[in-house]
Amino acid sequence: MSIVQLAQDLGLSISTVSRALNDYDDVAPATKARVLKRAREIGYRPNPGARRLKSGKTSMVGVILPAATDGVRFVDSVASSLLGGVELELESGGYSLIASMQTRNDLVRETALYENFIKGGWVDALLLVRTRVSDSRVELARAAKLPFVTYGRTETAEPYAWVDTDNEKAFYLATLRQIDFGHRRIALLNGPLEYTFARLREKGYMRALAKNRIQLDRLLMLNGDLNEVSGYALCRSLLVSAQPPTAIVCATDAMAIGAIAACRERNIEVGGQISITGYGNSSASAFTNPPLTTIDHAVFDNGRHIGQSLLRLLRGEAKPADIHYLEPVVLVPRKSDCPRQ
Amino acid sequence: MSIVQLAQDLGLSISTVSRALNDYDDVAPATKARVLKRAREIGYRPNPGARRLKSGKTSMVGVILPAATDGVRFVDSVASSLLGGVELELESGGYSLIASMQTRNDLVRETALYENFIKGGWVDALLLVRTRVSDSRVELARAAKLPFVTYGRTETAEPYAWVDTDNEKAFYLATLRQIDFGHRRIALLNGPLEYTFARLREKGYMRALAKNRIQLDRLLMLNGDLNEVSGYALCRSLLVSAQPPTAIVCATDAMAIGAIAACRERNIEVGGQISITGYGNSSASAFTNPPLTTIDHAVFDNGRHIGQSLLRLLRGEAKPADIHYLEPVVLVPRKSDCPRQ
DNA sequence: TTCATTGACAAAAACGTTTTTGGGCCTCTA
DNA sequence: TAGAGGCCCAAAAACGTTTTTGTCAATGAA
Repeated sequence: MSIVQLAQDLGLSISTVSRALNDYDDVAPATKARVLKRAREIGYRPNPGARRLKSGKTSMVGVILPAATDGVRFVDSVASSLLGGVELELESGGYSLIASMQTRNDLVRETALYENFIKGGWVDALLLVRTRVSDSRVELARAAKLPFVTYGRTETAEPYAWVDTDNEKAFYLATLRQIDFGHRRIALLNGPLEYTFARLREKGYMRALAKNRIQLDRLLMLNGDLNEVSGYALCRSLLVSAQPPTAIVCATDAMAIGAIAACRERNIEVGGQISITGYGNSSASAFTNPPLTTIDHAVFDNGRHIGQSLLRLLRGEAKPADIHYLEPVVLVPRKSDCPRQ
Repeated sequence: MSIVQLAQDLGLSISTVSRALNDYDDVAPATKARVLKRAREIGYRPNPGARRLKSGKTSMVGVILPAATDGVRFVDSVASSLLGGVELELESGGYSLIASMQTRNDLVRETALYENFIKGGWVDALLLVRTRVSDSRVELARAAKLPFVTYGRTETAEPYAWVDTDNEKAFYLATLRQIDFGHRRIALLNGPLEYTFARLREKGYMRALAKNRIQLDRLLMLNGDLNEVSGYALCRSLLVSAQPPTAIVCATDAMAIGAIAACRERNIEVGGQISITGYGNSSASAFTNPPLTTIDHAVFDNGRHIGQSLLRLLRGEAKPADIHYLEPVVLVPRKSDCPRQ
């Protein structure tokens, strides 16, 4: 079922068929149509290996899904929506997204994995997710001259293409809302500070406090995993401390769910005696008790922006420096936060 | 950085280098070692396109992640753990897992997607997830003579390789526990019956009832999406019905969380007035109010079994008919279910 | 001694495309 | 009518491997 047979079948040369298929403009429109039609009929598909060998292009964009801290779950619902959006756009541009996964979390293995992926010639472009403040993957991709887009920002000398949600704004808004509610002791349950998003959230939190001349209390700024267990543990430690907070803003809905459980355990009424907010507007967040005030950000749209950006980069329509997109966030008020008692 | 340069560098022929790299036994051990060493030093990586073109092997296993019913989220936490396990095993066998995604859910698009994936020669084997009772993907893979393993069973004439969790047992156990608690009107909030897992769960539910000579009430068997919204809506409809159930077994933890919210809304105490169970032992399930009684199944281990099975198939060490693995389940008792009042 | 066997390597032919180069034919202009 | 310039198409050379076939020396048996 090769191009040779198709050419013979059509009574044309191989090269003409190839060029018809690839939409070159020195083949007659009629011939082009005839080739396309026959190719469809005969069920011809160009051999990806051969195409790739000759042209050096794989027509694939790669992403490596990071291992979660528990070593098992590495795709969360955020990644799902995001990749859906990316795929949707790439598909329309003739590319497809392939995801590989990282099974371990240490930097040595990560570097080896990316080296292999990047230098192995598997993909034409890269999507880098869960960026760190200092992220070696960026240099790796740059060194290989592989176009890439990051989801989340990083610190690096050269300009690079990024798409991000407005993490800082999100936590500025959430914190401000607590301040407006009269809270002064507001805790931040954040992710590990090596990740840029955690830094930005911290920044938003601090900006809201500073704007209202509230003294920063480092004891109220805690970092941990982004899951329920961690949220529970951190909240618990806050509640038993000498001066517990009256409000807690959490880095994820999962953390908030854990925090709510910790409060319930101590008979502290969430949305009454204590104020708690999440982030992400997960499907569960509307069904917690009480329903969770959270931040909605359009992950799917972010994915679409990433896909479009990758396409522009691949087509040479844009330089990395041109691609910066900050997705707005919106606070979703529900019942888990409340005025200070 | 091709094999030609490596050969020149070593003063050997291309073929000898190639065969040394591929561990043929007609190249002297000393030469083999020398080639391997130099290849590493020089950072040589065989061009995947060329290798693929010549050998016809891609050394990749593919999986297509299904679109969720909402059209956006197509990877849930189950998929995450599962694929992690698969990847871990495949990696050790020199294969890698690539995931593509389905952005739309209709059968026509799905078939086109799989056709392209299967006949396009992208992968050496396939993992089929979220199997339906009647599943065209199986025939597609078989027709293309592509080795495949399904996660979940299906109805088909020929034997095929499958790995599954014991869905029937899970719901037999959950239902039996409610019966032992004295419940007689037990509802089943299930997924769409086109999926095999939903059929099997129904079967387990019905078996438990039959064993205890409890009359089946079709009005108590509801089907919907596997998320919170659906669980909420279905539970609500049950609560306002003429004869509400006293216990509800749910197909997922997310559905159970929705169901709990529906009960709370009507001031029905879950784990007191009404009994609710979930499935999946999700990270949130221990932190709901009350903590959710649920079914734990080792998804990651399932993934590892799948990976091993794929490897055996690819190496010709086993036939599809030899590969059947049913992962046991265990009930995790918490506080959301209770004796009948 | 002679001739087959074996061990270690080399030569060369693919694999199925893309792309460069080139050539024939027709039309148009001078 | 001759030459120029478009338009279509064909020939052929890659791309970097794998694999079949072949070569040559050393070894073994008869």
